[in-house]
Amino acid sequence: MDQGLHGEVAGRMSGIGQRYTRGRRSLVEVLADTPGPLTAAELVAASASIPQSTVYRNLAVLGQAGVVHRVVGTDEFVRYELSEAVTGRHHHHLVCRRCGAVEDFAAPSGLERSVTTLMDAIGADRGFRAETHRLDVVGTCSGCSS
Amino acid sequence: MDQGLHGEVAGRMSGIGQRYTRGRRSLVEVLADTPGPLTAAELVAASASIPQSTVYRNLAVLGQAGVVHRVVGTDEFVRYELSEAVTGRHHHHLVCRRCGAVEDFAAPSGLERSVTTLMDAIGADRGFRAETHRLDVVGTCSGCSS
DNA sequence: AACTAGAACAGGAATGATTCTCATTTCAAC
DNA sequence: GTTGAAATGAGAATCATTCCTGTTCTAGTT
Repeated sequence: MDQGLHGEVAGRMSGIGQRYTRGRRSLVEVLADTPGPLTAAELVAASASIPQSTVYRNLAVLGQAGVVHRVVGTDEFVRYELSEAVTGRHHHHLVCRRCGAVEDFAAPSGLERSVTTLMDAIGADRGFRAETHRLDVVGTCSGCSS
Repeated sequence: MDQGLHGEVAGRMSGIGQRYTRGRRSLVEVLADTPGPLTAAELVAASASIPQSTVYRNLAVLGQAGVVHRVVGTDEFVRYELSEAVTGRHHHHLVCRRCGAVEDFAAPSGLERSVTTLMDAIGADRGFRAETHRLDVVGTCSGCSS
């Protein structure tokens, strides 16, 4: 398990005046162990003994700390993952329009550079302060194309 | 106003055994006249006299026909726009994380080509049938960065 | 080791965008 | 102009998410 992860998270939590409690740590561990974003329901199921209301509340707090962020796919559920600032891994998502599953993937660095250039240009052209980007590839996952 | 638009939509509707009624046409017109996706509430407000339940139901039907599609931003509202198949204009979105506003923009064709190449590669690598992509630039719009 | 004040928690109720229901109205074809 | 199916209108229902409230835990102090 990544030793620096909890230190980084603890620092961000205390930075906004919040404690890094056992329950919050357990959420972060589940997210760190999963290779893709999870729905709130999946997190509730995975963290037996943490009630739903606490899971939601802590996801909100972790979100304010910049530890966790929300991923929207094509279904009605919001998904959560550790933020790039914490994992150090910039990535994008494969979204299945059938079952709603979301999986991570990394884009080639050339493409990322093109996107960065585009973001700068948009700032200049439109007065929009571009901060980040989302690139989702939408289609049908291997499980659903049977 | 685009004369071919309604013909195209009518064809798609009858293709799935649905009528292209006055109310549905009025929704399509509002969407065609607006340079960006609209929330359901905005559509209800813009189409005075069409009740909310009908707006939602017709958006769902137009979605099945491939005429309209859903856009998710950063706030809790789903937005709707005419699909690329109907407008012929491939584009992406600028999303303000402050106010949630969504605006269209076109990416340079070189970037689009890189994304297409990437989508093909993903199909080969992972068995994911890539059908389309979403590229959103997230930041702060000019109105919100005062 | 107990005290205390504030934070976090547990459980359940409330919220609100979206979807569903069903009685009524419209439409298209005969 | 009748008829049967589809669309509409109004409101109720759904359900992921958020809020509320009383209780429990924690960190810092003596």
